[in-house]
Amino acid sequence: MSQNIRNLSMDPTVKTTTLTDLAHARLEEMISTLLLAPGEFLSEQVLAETVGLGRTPIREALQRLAREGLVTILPRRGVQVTPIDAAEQLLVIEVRRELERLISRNAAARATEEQRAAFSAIADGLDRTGRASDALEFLRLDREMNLLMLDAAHNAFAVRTMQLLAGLSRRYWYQNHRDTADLPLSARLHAAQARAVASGDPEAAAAASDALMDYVAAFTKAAQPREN
Amino acid sequence: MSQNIRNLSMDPTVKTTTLTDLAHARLEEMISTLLLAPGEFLSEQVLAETVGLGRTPIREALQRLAREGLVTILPRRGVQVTPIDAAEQLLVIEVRRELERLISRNAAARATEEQRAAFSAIADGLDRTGRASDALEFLRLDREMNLLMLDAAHNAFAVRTMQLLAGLSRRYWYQNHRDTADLPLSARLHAAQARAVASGDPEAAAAASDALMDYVAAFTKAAQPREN
DNA sequence: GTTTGCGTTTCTGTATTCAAAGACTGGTTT
DNA sequence: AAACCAGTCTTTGAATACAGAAACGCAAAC
Repeated sequence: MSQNIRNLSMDPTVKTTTLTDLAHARLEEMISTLLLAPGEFLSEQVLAETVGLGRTPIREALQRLAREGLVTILPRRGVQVTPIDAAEQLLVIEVRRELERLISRNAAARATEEQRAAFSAIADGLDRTGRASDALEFLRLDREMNLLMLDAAHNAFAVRTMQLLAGLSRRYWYQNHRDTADLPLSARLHAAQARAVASGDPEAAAAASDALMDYVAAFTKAAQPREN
Repeated sequence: MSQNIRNLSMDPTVKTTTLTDLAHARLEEMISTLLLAPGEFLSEQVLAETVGLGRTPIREALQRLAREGLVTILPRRGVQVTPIDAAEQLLVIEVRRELERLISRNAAARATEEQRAAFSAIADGLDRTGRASDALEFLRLDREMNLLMLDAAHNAFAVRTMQLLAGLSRRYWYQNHRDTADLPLSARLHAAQARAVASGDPEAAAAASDALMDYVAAFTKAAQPREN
């Protein structure tokens, strides 16, 4: 089964759980679940104590989060959880639309047979969760599909770039999905994209991606008045 | 009750010259001018001494550079200047093509009158340098046009993302431009893009961007055998 | 009552210290 | 002669120490 050994990069045993990664994961979750409120000011010291780590990993994690736009570093003054701004969010989506289309198109063109089968399975699952309005299962499948997509697209840079934008999107979704999201529609659109990728038709996959992003943009605009 | 001057400090003169920024700039230049050779192994200690700073700013700069793909951090082992890989470079261009098109289109749609005038001036300058094969002036105008484009596109996220990919592209160009680049053609294509933006026609600007990226891709492929 | 100036405090930015994980070397064993 | 083992050395990952800068508070002055 292990036919696909990682090539030249000699990392067979990279068990790299650095504390910086951990801090980053913790903080990103706290921010995107609004446990750390948008606009709130943070101090490295306090964060270090609450997370139970030293200042160094916290600081490095904050710099990564700043790159992702989740926090804003005010030089010599401190760190602020970036306020939620629907207008900015639309700019994020503007960029995501292009990258998602690229990834979707590439995945359709480059996916292996196993990956196509996996996409089909996910599409079926999404249809079920859409009819049942099973939010938890939907989120699980969404995550799985994302990973599969990034893997199938075979472009590490596109992946890295997408991940840079994912955080802000996640937080916005989390804040507004209860009131504004249309889960059945979203599930249908995701399923359509998965099927297009599975079928290996790049242009269909690109179109499906655009349709999905249209929905995301509409969702963002619909939630706009609720802004913080 | 009193004035809440909390974050009212919209200082346009924020002297944000942190040593980390300085280290990042120095190291990026050293890497993209091949002063630090691709594949070379580095140690934070040595870099700190050669640059004349402590390990902390060097370390933070290295993490940024790793994000940009210019160095690879091998956990617990050290830092390696990422070897130049033409195949990877084509993936970078794949992503850049999408982002450049977006930025070009937006700039055409959103630029102010002053910015359009500036684009026209740059286009004229580029035509001159193309005919004269003035590489230095070409580089200056290219940089100027880039900044103007990012400014006119009004999308901070697209900008940030592009900058993430710029380093690798710069290094590749630096390594190969003497032998492979066609300056007059490149200048013509840049000028065409600038004129399209200036004219305010988004689709023309997008097409011009695609044409330019076609050239960049061809350049990358042409240089491929010279790879390290 | 509002403002201004000075001392205090807290915080970031940076250097230094500490610990542990690999890499390396030299010698011994098979 | 090759392989292996132990001890040393180098290097990162992380915590802590330190210095300077910005904010805060209080009091005095207008």
